[in-house]
Amino acid sequence: MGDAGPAWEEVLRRRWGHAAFRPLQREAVAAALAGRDSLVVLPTGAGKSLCYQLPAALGRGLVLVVSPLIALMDEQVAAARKAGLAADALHSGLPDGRRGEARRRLESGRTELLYLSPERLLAANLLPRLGPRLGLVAVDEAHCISHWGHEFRPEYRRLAPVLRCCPGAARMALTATAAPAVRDDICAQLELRGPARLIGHPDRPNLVYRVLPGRDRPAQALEVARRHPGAGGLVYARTRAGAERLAAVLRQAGVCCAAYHAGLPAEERRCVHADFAAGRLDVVAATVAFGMGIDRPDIRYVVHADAPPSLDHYQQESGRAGRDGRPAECVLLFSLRELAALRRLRGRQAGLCPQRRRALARQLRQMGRYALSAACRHLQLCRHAGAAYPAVPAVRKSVRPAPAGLPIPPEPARGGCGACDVCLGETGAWEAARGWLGRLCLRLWA
DNA sequence: CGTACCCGATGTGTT
Repeated sequence: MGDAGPAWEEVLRRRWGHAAFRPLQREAVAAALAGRDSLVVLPTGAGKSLCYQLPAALGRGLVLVVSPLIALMDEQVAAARKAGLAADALHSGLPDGRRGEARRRLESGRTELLYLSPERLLAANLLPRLGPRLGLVAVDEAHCISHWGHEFRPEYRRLAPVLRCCPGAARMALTATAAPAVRDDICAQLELRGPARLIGHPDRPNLVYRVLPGRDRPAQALEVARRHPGAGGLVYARTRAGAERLAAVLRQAGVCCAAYHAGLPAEERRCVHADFAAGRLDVVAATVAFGMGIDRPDIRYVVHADAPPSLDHYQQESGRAGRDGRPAECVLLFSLRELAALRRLRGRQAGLCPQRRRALARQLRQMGRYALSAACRHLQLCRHAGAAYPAVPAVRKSVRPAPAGLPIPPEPARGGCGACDVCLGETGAWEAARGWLGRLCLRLWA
């Protein structure tokens, strides 16, 4: 509003130390300052928070951020304060003194950036009182609306009524990956009004995708780990016990590895997270509890020892590999048996309306189709995310990592991406499963 | 099965 782009760039340089905007950041800032709603989908994760922190720094009213995790809020408050912002979070983990301070700063109008959970936003009935001071409401990790809002954290799907209390505030939804269905769901749930859709291309050309028939999964995970000695890696399991088993096998084999899940004491969780972030720990074997807030750039591999319940989950979790742009590997261990088991689990799950049940079954089928398909993995993931592949012809000449011990032909086998098992001609093990029998099973089981 | 908020009930050790 009145500010020219160069003025923003000056603030970006002076307070964040960045030489220039990254793709779509400027557009997101511009939308916020113009009072326009926006949906921001930026694949790498780095640089999303700037989209709402910069408007806060430019002083066009209070910026409220809805965030799913206390740890995430604390981390962001610290980062924002480093950039000189008056930032606070209100959450249950705050020491009593701190909570009072934050409240007073908010009442006095000094706060520029405020982090809240969706639960607190609804319970505290803050929005009507903040009224015209509010310039922007940002919903960070907005895919939580679709992934968590149905059964797990229902407040994520009850935000619209409180947002209506502040029609003058712009709305911004941000996430790293969101397929068209999730994007539409986010826009509908937050009642975004003609939003600017700022959507980055989802392809990650430096990632090599592989799907292997799941047999001895801990041994297979170890095999991947051994291709990357001393490197950072993630190994995902569906259950806590599975994560523990994987961690035990990897440690036994001499891999510097720890387990992570919500059943561990808070102190140990903090410790594992910090050690992995600092590189004191190479590998974490985890449930989905180890996810948001991991920003280690040099993760060289992500192994899924069990299939996740949807391609959205797979894209989100595998996308944590190779944020530094250097080659990295994503391996999915898969079997039709586990897909059938997941389907049975859905069948037993109480309190699902038929429509939701169908949606979950469809997501399972998509996961199975990805695993069994004979199409390029990059192509499939881009198509799922609603984007063309290759984005530009140059993607075909993308970096091809050559993990030791795997036969990689000098040229892509079928002129494909050169960065997935299909295009590298490695998928002999799957020929049986993906024939008519596999397709029949997929239809019956998922 | 697995993800997290929040807050009030209950327990422990201090003056």
